[in-house]
Amino acid sequence: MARPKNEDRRNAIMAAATRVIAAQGLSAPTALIAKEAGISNGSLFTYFDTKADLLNQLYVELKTETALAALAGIPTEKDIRDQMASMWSGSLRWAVAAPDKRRTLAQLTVSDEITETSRATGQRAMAGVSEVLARCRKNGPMRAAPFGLVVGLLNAAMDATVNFVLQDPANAKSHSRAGFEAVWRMIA
Amino acid sequence: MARPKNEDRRNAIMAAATRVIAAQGLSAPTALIAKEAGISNGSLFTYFDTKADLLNQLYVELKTETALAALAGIPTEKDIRDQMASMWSGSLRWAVAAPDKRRTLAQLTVSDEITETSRATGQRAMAGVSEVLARCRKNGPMRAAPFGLVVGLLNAAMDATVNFVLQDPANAKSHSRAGFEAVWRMIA
Amino acid sequence: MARPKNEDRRNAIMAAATRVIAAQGLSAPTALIAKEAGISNGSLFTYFDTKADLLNQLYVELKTETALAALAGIPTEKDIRDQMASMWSGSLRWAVAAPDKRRTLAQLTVSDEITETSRATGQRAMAGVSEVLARCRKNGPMRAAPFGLVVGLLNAAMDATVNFVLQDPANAKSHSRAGFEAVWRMIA
Amino acid sequence: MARPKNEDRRNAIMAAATRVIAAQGLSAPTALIAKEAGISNGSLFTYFDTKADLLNQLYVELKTETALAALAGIPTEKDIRDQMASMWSGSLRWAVAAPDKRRTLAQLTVSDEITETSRATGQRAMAGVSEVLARCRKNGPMRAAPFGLVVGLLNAAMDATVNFVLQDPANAKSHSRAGFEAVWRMIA
DNA sequence: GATGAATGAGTATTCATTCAT
DNA sequence: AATGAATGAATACTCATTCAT
Repeated sequence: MARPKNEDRRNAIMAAATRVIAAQGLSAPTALIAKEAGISNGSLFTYFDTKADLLNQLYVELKTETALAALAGIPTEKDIRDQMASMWSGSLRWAVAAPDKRRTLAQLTVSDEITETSRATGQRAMAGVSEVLARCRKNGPMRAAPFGLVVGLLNAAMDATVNFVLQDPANAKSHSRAGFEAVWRMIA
Repeated sequence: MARPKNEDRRNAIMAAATRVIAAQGLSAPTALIAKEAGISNGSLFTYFDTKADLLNQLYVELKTETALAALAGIPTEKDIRDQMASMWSGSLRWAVAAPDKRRTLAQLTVSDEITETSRATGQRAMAGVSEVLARCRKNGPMRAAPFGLVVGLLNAAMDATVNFVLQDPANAKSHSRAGFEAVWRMIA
Repeated sequence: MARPKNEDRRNAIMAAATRVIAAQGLSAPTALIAKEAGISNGSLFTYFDTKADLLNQLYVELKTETALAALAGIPTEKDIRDQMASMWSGSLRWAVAAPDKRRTLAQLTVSDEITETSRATGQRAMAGVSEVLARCRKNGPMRAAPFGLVVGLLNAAMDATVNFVLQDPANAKSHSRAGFEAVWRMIA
Repeated sequence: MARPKNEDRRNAIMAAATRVIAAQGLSAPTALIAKEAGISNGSLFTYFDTKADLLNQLYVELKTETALAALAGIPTEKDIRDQMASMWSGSLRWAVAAPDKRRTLAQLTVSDEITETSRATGQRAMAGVSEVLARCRKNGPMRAAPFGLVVGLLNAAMDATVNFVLQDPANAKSHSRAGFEAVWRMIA
């Protein structure tokens, strides 16, 4: 059946799920998500086979959006530090603008419901990000470290920075810069 | 006093909860935890008023254990780099030795069931860790950054490193060193 | 609208509850009521939010039925004694014909679950009965007594008579007459 | 084992049960009754085999007390109307002074837990009351009615009157008189 | 006897999923 | 395809009763 006709409804469910899960956690009832999406509880299951299916698709979608936000407007003509800086601030801007998405993605990331397949797809969506990162560290002190470790450190640093910016949005700019500098020292 | 409430049993419940939650997530039935602890399902509730109560106590306990692991055997007479290195490897050793505890703590950390009070208690348990960290960054590039951000970055880096070491334990030593050096560059 | 909520089912639940509560008391499990009504245990809660909700609605319904039974076929054109006699025998006939309803109503009446709102609604349903009673006592020895006391005495007498008739149905007629005469002496 | 040594404790349990049941209904936990009685939950069961046993004994005790209150100070030398009046006001005084006992007895009376044996014992305790009543109606209009019906009517009238007096204690005297006169007209 | 922890059957309610309309 | 009622398995928590101390 490929994709059901009505893409709008699917998106409405995704958006509703994001909001509801951000507020109530992963145990939020599908009936509530459906209601929030303006459809009947039964209809939800014509778009997603099971709740787990919905969660997995949501995970991949949010992960992909994260990657897009990081890469949007990246100045490919400039040097790698500028590219990395662009990625950093793009990610931060997105995270701050859509805290529900971030919060929901965080919950999904630690959930048992998310399959290895979904996680792999998520990784693939992040390929562009990885590529920039790879060039950053090429001549730096972590050039010999396993790449996975470097990715993990970057993600973790980004998470920490976003958390902090969300807590104190007034000084977003300076926190962002501090985070970036720290990361840059770490890998480049 | 007739069969006094037994500390061993309480601990057995805590241990069972840690194991079961690591395997099944926070939605694991209390009945399963009780069974795993070798007691009746009703008995669980003589030690913990509610499931949320159990989760909160478990959170505080695991958080405290984390702090103890970081600080155990720290060479206070040596310089701050050595102290930080000791903290780093102590944490890592504990995390690798007790992956269930780490996994469960991670789930609890993002759960809605954990109260602000519990989180505050957890923070307090980490005071010693914070202190070492504060001395690390005193003269470094992050001396002016908000301390909360520095803590966040450290925790995040530790998480990333632990995750990586758990995936590839054979090279634990070298991953640990790589992580530590990265962190040190970042803050000191 | 897809299988609309079915009035018959609601009635089936009410009837089942009446039967089951008459037999087992108010602590009868909802699952048993559901089974007796021929529906699944979960379905009961699509018709009633909680068990207490079911009990309250049942109370109002039975109280209303009681009033209807008392007033049905009352000879408004005849004198007040005849009207009172009709009310008396109508009530008695109903109570004897539906002992489960009476028994269940008695249990509900003394239950803590029944709200003041429900009790007030029940009172209102009895308005017609009160009116006849008021005319009975207008010129009698209790004309100066508080009306609430008169109502209480009447209800109590009715209860006593019904209890007695149920124990010895063979002589229902004569017991009914004896009860009526006693009441009449009391108030008219 | 006849009666356990410590009569005081047994009485404390009875008193506690009366209070707790008046407040919470028959589903009140035995543990709460025990606590209110100042003993451990386990101890309750050395005085009463089961909860049902406690309820039955309480029923008989309260019923007996009711009878005693009715008969206390009855002027056996005076005529039957005065004796009846004494019984009436004695009952009323007791009911008003100990509303918990009355309320609890009402609950027990409609409970399924009370055995036929207990009910029979309760009846026997009321023998003295019945005797006075029998003499009242001997020459009255109900002389031919079944005695059980007369008893039922009297009890019911008493209940109604007590309920009313409890609601409006300021005019207890006049309500009591009104109730008595009504009853007297009914049977004598 | 007294204590209170241990037991485990019992119960209202929730919720993912199905299916009649 | 949409709806929302129907289903019944699942689960936290309660409580009468037992029993180790």
